Amino acid sequence: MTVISHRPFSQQALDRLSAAGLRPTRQRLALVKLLFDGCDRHLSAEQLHGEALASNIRVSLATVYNALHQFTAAGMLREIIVDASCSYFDTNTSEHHHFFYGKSGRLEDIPGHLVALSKVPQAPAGMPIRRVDVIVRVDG
Amino acid sequence: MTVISHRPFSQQALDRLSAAGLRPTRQRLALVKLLFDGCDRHLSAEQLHGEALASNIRVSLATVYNALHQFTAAGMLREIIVDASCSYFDTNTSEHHHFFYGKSGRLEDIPGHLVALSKVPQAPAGMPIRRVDVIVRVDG
DNA sequence: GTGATTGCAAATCTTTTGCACTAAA
DNA sequence: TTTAGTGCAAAAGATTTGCAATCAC
Repeated sequence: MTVISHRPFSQQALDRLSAAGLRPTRQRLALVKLLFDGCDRHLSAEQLHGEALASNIRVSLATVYNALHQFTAAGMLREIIVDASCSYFDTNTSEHHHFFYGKSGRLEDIPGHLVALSKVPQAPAGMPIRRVDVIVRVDG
Repeated sequence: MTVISHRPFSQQALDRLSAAGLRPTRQRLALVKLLFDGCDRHLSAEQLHGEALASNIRVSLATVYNALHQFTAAGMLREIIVDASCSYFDTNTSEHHHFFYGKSGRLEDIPGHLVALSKVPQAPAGMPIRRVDVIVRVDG
């Protein structure tokens, strides 16, 4: 006879949080599930908060901001700045770049191998390059 | 006998404004002079306002914002977004990219020929690429 | 229990806006 | 004149912060 699980969160979410050294609180578990359950996503804090509320997850916007920054510090997310009006968080942390659709504010991955920088200048001595962002800005 | 000019602004500034179809007001003339008199610059609105005050130019921050956006719309400046905390305006509008020093918030030009994108993917049909930004993020 | 986490509301920071006043054409 | 431009103070929007209440360990 099989035991059917009724846990309100996934084992995967638990594992991710414990790997990051973050306590598996109800809010963090739910946010991790929203962020990482499907395919890669680009979300603002406001958007994620909206999704949480729509899924009947009671969480404050301040907590969403905290969680997004903690997840980013833990390497689970990558913060993308393309627009002065708000930050986006990308669930895809591998090497890749972005299309940004200015009119709609939508962000879309460009697989890393579709953009190649054939030359990148050296940074001044003793200053390692932390990251190179390529943003292809498109109307629409 | 030579007539010595005592105009408080340059002919160059006047020309730039008239080319852009903007009235040569005292404030705009002074801001153009600050922006374009020396070498290429990367400034935030706050910084330019500070420089204006330091040069005894009475101008409000709101007017600085207005002017920066008008200059950008006229193609005299390029707005660069690298940081959530504020926008920078670049007096160099030619094809080039940037180093961004995260700790100090400083922005530095990389001449266009020192970065080469060997491949850039097509944007979806009917959506011309407006601009490609490459930001090399460095600590310091 | 004890310290981490949360929620709320207030604070902060950059940028924009409304409107009476001033200046350019 | 007539319309554009300016300054100020208030508003707006995103994000952060302080602190008491709550939760994980």
